[in-house]
Amino acid sequence: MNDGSFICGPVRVREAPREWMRIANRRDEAKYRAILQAAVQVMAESGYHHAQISRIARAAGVADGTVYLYFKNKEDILISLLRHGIGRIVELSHNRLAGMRSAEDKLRCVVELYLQELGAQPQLAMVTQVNLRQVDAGIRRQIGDIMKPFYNLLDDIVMDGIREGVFREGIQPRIARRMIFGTLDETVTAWVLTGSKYDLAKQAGDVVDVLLHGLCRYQPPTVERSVES
Amino acid sequence: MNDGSFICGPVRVREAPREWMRIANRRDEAKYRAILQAAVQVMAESGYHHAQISRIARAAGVADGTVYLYFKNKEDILISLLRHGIGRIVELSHNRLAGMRSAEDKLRCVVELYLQELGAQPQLAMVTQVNLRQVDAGIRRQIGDIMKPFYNLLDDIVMDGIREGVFREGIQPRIARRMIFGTLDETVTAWVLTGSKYDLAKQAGDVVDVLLHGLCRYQPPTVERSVES
Amino acid sequence: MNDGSFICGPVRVREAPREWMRIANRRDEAKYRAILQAAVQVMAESGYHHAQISRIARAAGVADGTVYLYFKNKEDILISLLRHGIGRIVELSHNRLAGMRSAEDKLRCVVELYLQELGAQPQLAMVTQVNLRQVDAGIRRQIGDIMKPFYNLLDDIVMDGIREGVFREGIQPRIARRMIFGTLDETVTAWVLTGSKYDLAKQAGDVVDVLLHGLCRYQPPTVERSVES
Amino acid sequence: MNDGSFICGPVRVREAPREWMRIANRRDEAKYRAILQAAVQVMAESGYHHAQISRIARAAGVADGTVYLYFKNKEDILISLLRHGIGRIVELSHNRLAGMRSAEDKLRCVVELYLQELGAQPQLAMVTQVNLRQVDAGIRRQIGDIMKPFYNLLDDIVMDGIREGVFREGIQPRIARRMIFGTLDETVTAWVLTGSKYDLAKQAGDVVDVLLHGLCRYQPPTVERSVES
DNA sequence: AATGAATGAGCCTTCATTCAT
DNA sequence: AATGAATGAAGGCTCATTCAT
Repeated sequence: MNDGSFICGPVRVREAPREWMRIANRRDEAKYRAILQAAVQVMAESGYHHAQISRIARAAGVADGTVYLYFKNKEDILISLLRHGIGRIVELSHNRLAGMRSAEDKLRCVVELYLQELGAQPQLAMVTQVNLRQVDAGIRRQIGDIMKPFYNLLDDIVMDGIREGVFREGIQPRIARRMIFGTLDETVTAWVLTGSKYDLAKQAGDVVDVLLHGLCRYQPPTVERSVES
Repeated sequence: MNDGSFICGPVRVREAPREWMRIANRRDEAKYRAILQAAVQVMAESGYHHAQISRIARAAGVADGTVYLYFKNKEDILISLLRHGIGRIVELSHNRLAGMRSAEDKLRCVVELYLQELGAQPQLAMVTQVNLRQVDAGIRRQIGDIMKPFYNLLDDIVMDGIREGVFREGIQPRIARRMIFGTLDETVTAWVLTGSKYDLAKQAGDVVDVLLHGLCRYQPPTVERSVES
Repeated sequence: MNDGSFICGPVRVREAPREWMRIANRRDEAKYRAILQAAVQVMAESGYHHAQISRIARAAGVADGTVYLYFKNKEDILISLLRHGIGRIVELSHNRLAGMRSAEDKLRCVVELYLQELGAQPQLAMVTQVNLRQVDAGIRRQIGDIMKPFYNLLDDIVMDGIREGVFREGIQPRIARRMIFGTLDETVTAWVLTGSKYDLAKQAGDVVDVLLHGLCRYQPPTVERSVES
Repeated sequence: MNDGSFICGPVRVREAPREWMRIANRRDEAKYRAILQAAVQVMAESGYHHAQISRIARAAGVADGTVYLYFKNKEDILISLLRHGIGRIVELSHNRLAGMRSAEDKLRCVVELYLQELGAQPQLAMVTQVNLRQVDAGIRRQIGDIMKPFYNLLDDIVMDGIREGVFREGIQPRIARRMIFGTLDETVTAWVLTGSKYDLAKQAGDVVDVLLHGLCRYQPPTVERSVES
């Protein structure tokens, strides 16, 4: 189903796809991928706002107008990139997590996967970490929708962990999930903004460690309780 | 020294401001603040790109040109907002942290402060969390410079904690710092994007807890795994 | 090769035009001419600085953006006008001068051509004589480059004349050339600024006469001065 | 009456001078001169359009608003510069020409004076030759008014010369005058635009020579007549 | 389906001028 | 008379999107 690239083929556009869109989608998948690939290149290099459609089209070897046969508009390209990138991570995660028992292992697996995937595609990382934020408020809802499967994945891991007794009962699942995602996000962003010079995947172990065990050295039972407001 | 607003008064512009800039900046502090305040309003409402200078000017009760007596350009307004917002948090943090001994207490203090400050100013939070990301690469360097004091603050807390023996020696300070900041960032962003409906500051306790102690329940030497999927 | 208008068709833009420029330039020559023609109208009427692109576009029957498919910017339009106007004169001059022997005849030919051409197109004359001077220093270099062929033409005539013995050996070629061009320039400018009411070309004879023979009556060796104040 | 500078003091502004203007004019002549001097500096350096009033004011050591106590507007400064520059040349010319008999000598005198004066003040030359052309059409009438005395001077010389029999009867006075002025203008402009590197005044002799005797070597009587249309 | 020339809305910034002090 | 902070009009240019071919 997947050729190894993060670009898995056209995804049905949601809001009222025009007639030709469905046709086009089926027509030439290679062209669809070429445009996405070109968009990653151009956007990573110049940023979302400076990535002109004409440059993307030229890089993809198609005419400007052709881009609009495959994508609703410029934002749609960006969104599609995110959808494919995150979609692939979620998909891979589900596959690998299938046979795992411990929430700890699952978390480790997801973190490794996330950092490996983005670490292997600096340009994609640049686009999702940096360019994605440059879009306007209206689109953020869509981003949320795309991220939701990944959030759910993390939520499930956290709640499983609590249920299993591996994770502490006192933690708030949503807050924990935000810690996990926020940490991943910040880790990747820092990596991207400093030039993607080191091996991102190598940080997975330390990241997981600090997520699992926190900052504190083990404190004797008396101090162990967290102070809630 | 401060009237309680996040806008603390003109900050000396760094890179070779035009001659009159320095004079004007000092001249009418009320006007400077009015423009910043208006910018927060307009940007929070419409986003950075759709926040026209003329609307900001009108909201501030000044002419368009007057904005440029106090700010170099549109980006400078955004940067100034961040500078004031983060600057205030860093300043307050330094004051409060002065008498604290435990790194744990310090972290708790900073987290509380951060969530309190942004929680009390949803519009500012919207601007810093969302609009700030909409700018181009060139400005990111400046943002980094502004955030650096805050990063340093966190770094110091982490390293103090390790030195004191309160935090685990095994943790990587930089990764730990990214966890802390990433968690705060994600927490505030989630709050902003869902409409700032709940009390952000109330989450400080849980956030600190999960940062300090991680996800895992303390595992006594003899591990008894809870077997359940 | 030429339809009689001073607008001879697109000229290849020199300094690294955007990719599409070269293509577009060749694509629709009628549109290119229409814009230039419109620019002459509007600039002659309102002057360079008050000639808004939108007015030129409207006069040419195209959208504002279309102007930028054919010209780099507003200055480029002005430069192109000069290039075409002077280019045509230089081209015609070369053709006509080909069979001429006497430098005197050549000069007469060029002067006639110059005054005929500009005399036949008062609006173009207005633009080259008046508007062209309104641009900033940066562009003046380009103007110099365009005028150079015409200067060279005059220089050649002068030096040929000296070599042939038709012109006096004592004259400084460069100064002579400045006299010729300065006289032409002033003649056309005066004509334009007084409303282009008389027939400019009719002055060619008198202009050539005074250039060739100067102000002084020939002084026979024995001078008899007419005494009168 | 003159301190050696081309700036001879305030000249009564023509069109409806406001009340305070007359007062100001008398009030502080030094300030008036300082502004003009500053304007020459700034305009020569940056061109008319880039010469901001605030920079001129600062260079003159006065406030922006003060400039408007001495000049109607920015164009008025430029016009005043021309008025003083040309006015001085006309005045000096009248003085020197008083005792001269021969039109030839008079012309030589005026040419020398013109090239000496502007040659001694490259900045003023830059302003009158280059910046002056950058103003809009409306002002050209005023420039004409200012130049008129100088034109009249040249006209008188030409007509005297013809009457005296020194100059040829066949020449058209107005065309001759345009040759003289056009040549001077072009000579000075070329000098300014190439960086004012050589001694302009030294060219006076050659310029006069070519103006007086034209390009042609003396032709025997049969060919001497100019061909009129 | 593909093209790519044409469209035109949109906006930041400058700076000559004013006027309250 | 002098100041200089405030004014606000004005327009060149970009580029995502369209649509005739």
